[in-house]
Amino acid sequence: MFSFSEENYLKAIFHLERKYQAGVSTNALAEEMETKASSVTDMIKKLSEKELVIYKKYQGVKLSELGDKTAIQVIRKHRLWEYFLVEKLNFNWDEVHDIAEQLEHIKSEKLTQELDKFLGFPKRDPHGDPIPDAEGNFSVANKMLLSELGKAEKGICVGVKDSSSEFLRFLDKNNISLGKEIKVLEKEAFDGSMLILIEERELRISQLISNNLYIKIQ
Amino acid sequence: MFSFSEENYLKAIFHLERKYQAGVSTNALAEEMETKASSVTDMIKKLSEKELVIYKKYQGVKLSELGDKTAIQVIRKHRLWEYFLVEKLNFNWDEVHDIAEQLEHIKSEKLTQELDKFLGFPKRDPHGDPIPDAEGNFSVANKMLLSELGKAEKGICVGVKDSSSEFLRFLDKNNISLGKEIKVLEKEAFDGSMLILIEERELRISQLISNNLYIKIQ
DNA sequence: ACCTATTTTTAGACTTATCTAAATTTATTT
DNA sequence: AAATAAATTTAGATAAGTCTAAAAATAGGT
Ligand SMILES: [Mn+2]
Ligand SMILES: [Mn+2]
Ligand SMILES: [Mn+2]
Ligand SMILES: [Mn+2]
Repeated sequence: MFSFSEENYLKAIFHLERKYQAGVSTNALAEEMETKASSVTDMIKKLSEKELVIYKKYQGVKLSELGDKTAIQVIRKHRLWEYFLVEKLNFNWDEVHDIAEQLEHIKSEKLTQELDKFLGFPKRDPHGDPIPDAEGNFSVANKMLLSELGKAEKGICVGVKDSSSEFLRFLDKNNISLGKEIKVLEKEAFDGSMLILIEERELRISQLISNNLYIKIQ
Repeated sequence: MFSFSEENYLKAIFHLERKYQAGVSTNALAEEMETKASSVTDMIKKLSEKELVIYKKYQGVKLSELGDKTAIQVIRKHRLWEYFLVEKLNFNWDEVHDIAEQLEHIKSEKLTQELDKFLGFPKRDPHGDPIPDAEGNFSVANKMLLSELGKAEKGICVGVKDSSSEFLRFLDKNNISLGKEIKVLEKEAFDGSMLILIEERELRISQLISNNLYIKIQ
């Protein structure tokens, strides 16, 4: 089917399309893939020949229907494996991403379906991201960033924007995890920091933190 | 660490060493890997530079201690994943090999250990082959081929030599599976076929079959 | 010991995915 | 509108893993 590299590019384009609906630029892709712009151009040409992306020179890329479908299947596998690692193999949520980066490329439709069934058809991965079903459908939750909340408002923690080990371990250390309620007690206009209430604890967090925590308001 | 291709070569050399203790020939490896002898020579040189094999031109290869250890770890992962697929994801024993060929290359020590623990530290894979433990130790069962049994002798089916889908499905169709007792009722000298008794059923099997079924005598 | 067949290695080429450096196109500023 | 800056593509190179065809080494048979 497709190579690891091709699948990784499709996934990257998929994610970047949310931010750049008009088309994903070569440089944006290069940064996301941690590679050089010239390498991106080469790969885009190949993806274009395989009809996975729509590409016109100097105009950026978009996923074709096939590219979109393929990207979603890779993301489905990535998130199912992350769920498996956390729920069945006792991994912490900060340890699973790199292993899922490998597992997402295993080619077997049946494996994916059986894994999904074995896990009980989970709807969200350990970081709160939706897991597409076999048909590629997934619900986009109406979440917002904690930083968007005003004083005295509250919400339930439902996901992370930054899912780096560093950030996740910071959250662990401060006992912040998905499902918990957070109330904004104070908001400092000067630096954007806020004082929050979580499980009867008061905690001061910087804007960098509140900018990377998704919450849902009731 | 090592590439998929390097790991596959190490595994192939490991298996062939059981048959050719004096050293594995280039041609034997080429056949096992379904590739050309010239490609094998190229790869052997690379493995030799990485000190994974002992190689002298025209003399065949042997695994070094490091190569042996590495091969066993790949085999450990292969067999653990096969066990997982059969025991947890409802795969049949004839469907797991190709997927395990992919999964065996996933790099994560912790994943392997946790998977092993999750599965309850199984000792044998679905085809009766031993699963090496974390240190690379595994027990070589004192099994023999069914074809070596004489008339009126019996044994318990403990493994398959040929683990192709075709053979395994043949066994399924005839209700032959690991753990069952087989007694030789008759042995035909002319073509090596035998009449066996398995679960009160009488069955005539060709020598090709009895040559690929391992049994253990009590 | 020599000739021949077989095995193994070497030489040179190809593909995939990447890179650097240079050329080209597009965007921005004066 | 021209000049400059930034983004993008092209040209040419490299490494991994494979191939075909040719050369070299080994093994067998007389
Ligand atoms: Mn992830
Ligand atoms: Mn990946
Ligand atoms: Mn197998
Ligand atoms: Mn393999």
